[in-house]
Amino acid sequence: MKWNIYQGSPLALSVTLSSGQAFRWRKDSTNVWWGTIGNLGVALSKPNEGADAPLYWQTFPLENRWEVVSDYLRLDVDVDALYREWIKREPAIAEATRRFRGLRVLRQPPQECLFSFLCATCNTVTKIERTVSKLALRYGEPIASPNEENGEQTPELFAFPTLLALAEADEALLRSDLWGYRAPRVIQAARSLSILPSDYLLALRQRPLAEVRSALTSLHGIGTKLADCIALFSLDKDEAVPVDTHIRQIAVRHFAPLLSEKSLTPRVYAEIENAYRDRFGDYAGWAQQYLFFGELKRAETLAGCPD
DNA sequence: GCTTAACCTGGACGC
DNA sequence: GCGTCCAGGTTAAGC
Repeated sequence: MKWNIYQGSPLALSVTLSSGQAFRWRKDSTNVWWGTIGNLGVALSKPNEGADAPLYWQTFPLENRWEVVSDYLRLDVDVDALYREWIKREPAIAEATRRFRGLRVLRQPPQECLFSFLCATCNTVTKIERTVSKLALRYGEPIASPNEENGEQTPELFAFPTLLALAEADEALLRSDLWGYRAPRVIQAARSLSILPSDYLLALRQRPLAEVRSALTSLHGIGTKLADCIALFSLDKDEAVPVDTHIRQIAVRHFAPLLSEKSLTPRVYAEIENAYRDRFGDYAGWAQQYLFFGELKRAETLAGCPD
């Protein structure tokens, strides 16, 4: 495989691909990340440490599709400028921006993002990764591997399944693939979406957050939190703040202690997301991702399994 | 408007 | 080896 090299905006590749936004990226023994964007296979690698180190990249079977890769990684966003603004308004985020400089919120294909987060309710990141990968393996089309040179081994990659394939999926098989009680939700959501215009989800990128939320929560199995995840990670809603247990704990610890005793009702959810938006503005969702990933690492350290 | 229980399952943990 | 708890939530019913 012939690598291309990009050197420009800071990018924390491994942090970005393992921060709980996308669930089908895999790193091989040579530190190459393999994944898919739509029907395109993608290989990404940063042999040298550091957000400013060169990025090696290639796509397949169509080669050299940089516009797809850079769009997915949101390399147009000036993260250093964001950090300066955030720290001025909330010093508590300084450590996370230092540790994870170059972490980016991805612009994923909305369909894969939606079904991945449908799996996330009451689940662990490890299990979500396995479950979503099984879904692609069972119902997705294989992507032709790049030409192998020098004994390179490329993993088998699958495009995310079509709505039609998911709408006709077998519930019992999905249950046995770790979807559990979420299995009927996958089929039902696929059926609901398959009768809408084919660009329905993509068109939501042009709509305001409130409208996006309303559209997504009308699907069975998607509540406010999942709708915010899908809006942030695939529909350009950089201001969306998915409030989960981690994000709530961070808010309570740093800037909303009065919310510690309250149940996460819609009103409390709104109070927490507003607390983030007051501090971090139009890119509150990005700031949330830095704090969320820091919290994940903190939990791993407390559990005795650092990095 | 808020609380509660049910929904799958595997891994971690204590015994 | 076994029981218990928990994990990026949603939904529907009951108050």
